[in-house]
Amino acid sequence: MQINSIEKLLAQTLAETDLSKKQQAVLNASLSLFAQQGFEHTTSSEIAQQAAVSEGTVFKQFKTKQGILNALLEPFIENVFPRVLNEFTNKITGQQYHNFEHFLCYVVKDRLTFAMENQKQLKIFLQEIIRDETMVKVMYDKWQVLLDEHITPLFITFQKNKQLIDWPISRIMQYIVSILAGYILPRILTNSMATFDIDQSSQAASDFLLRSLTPLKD
Amino acid sequence: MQINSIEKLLAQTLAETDLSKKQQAVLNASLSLFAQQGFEHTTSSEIAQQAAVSEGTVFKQFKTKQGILNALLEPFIENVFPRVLNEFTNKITGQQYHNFEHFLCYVVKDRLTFAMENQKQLKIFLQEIIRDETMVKVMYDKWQVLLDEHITPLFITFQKNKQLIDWPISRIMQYIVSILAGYILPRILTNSMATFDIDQSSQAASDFLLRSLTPLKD
DNA sequence: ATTAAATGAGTAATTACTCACTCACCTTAT
DNA sequence: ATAAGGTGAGTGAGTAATTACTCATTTAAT
Repeated sequence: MQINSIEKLLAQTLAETDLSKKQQAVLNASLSLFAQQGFEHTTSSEIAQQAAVSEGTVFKQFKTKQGILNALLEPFIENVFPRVLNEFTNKITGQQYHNFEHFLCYVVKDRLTFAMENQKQLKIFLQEIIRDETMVKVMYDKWQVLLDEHITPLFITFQKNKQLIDWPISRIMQYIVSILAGYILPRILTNSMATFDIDQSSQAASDFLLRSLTPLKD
Repeated sequence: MQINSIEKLLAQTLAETDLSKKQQAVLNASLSLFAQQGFEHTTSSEIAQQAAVSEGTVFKQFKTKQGILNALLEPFIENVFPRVLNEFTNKITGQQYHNFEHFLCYVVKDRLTFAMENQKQLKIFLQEIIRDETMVKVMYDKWQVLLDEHITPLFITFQKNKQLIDWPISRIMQYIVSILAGYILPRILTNSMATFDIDQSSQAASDFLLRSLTPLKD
């Protein structure tokens, strides 16, 4: 019955809002239980018990079980696609010293870290997105904006500079995301994210991706 | 409210067992409903209605709702990891004319086809594996056997022949599976598997993978 | 006629959520 | 300082709705 290992997003949310101790306990307990057993298989009385709170308290703030879920997932959804990318883009387009390799290594490590720091939210997110069409649509739209407005202009300059293979941007990004997911998902499923060596993995992932995505020089 | 598009595994199961028409309808309806709404969000009365059957009939054969789920997932689990690989391995090790490129193209196309032909089972499978530790363990063990007994010896010969980069086999396979999943999962989530161009996608996937996994010749 | 399959009303259990009430703490009046 | 009054987070027994599953009975098949 350990406290949340890291779960930075939740910690941040709790710090920013001014929820009572008991309400914070409700969120904490819900996060752990939803991740462990799934949303549907977690009862309100379990949440109350785990949070050491009455069942009435569970519903005082967030009204419904779904309300608790939303409170947990909202900050995650706002942060899956790195805000950082925007900053990165701006830094880049003006100056020239950053290159695709830099960019790739940075993003890979950044997202693997994000996944590690928010395992439970990620697991709950996966459980939900697989059966909620609306959520899929929301994420897809966010993805499109990121792709069109931030990644595409950046990658086009990389391609002009012969640092990046001349493939459609969406195809390149698909591969990058696939490889990232390939490191993350198995560990989420087996609950072995704790023993994840981010430095080694992000190095390996970047190496692999660069081999394919860098144009052959001849 | 269309009939199952393809769902070959179910078709095969129905052909092999001798279930009554009504029991077959129960399986069909359950498959569609579980895939659309999720297992938990599908009620027995919905299954009965969709199958045009009384609610008692739903439980006659498979006893419980979980029983129906198992009947649907069992053939899927037995076939996610290609049986074909065994045959492929045997053909290969004796003779020499097959190479890594051959192998890769074959497997990629084969598994994309499998995913396309069994979308609904796949979606249900994903819903379940993400919250069922036992299932994860079962799949992990199957994966280990496949890796150790069939893939490793094959890949070692590819590596000896300088057709395949000298990385750990598990790492290479992780990347191959990641790329496959990257083609399949988005389409499962968006229910757009129907308009999937397997030939083009498997070609693109193989091209990408070969760029990284083939040793540099110099 | 006998067996098997199907029916659907009924049941027991679960569970998300409510609401009348408590009480610790604060503000204001005297 | 003290009493009176107010507030709102917290409580937990109770409720209404849902739903997986049963079984006595009917229907169909050979």
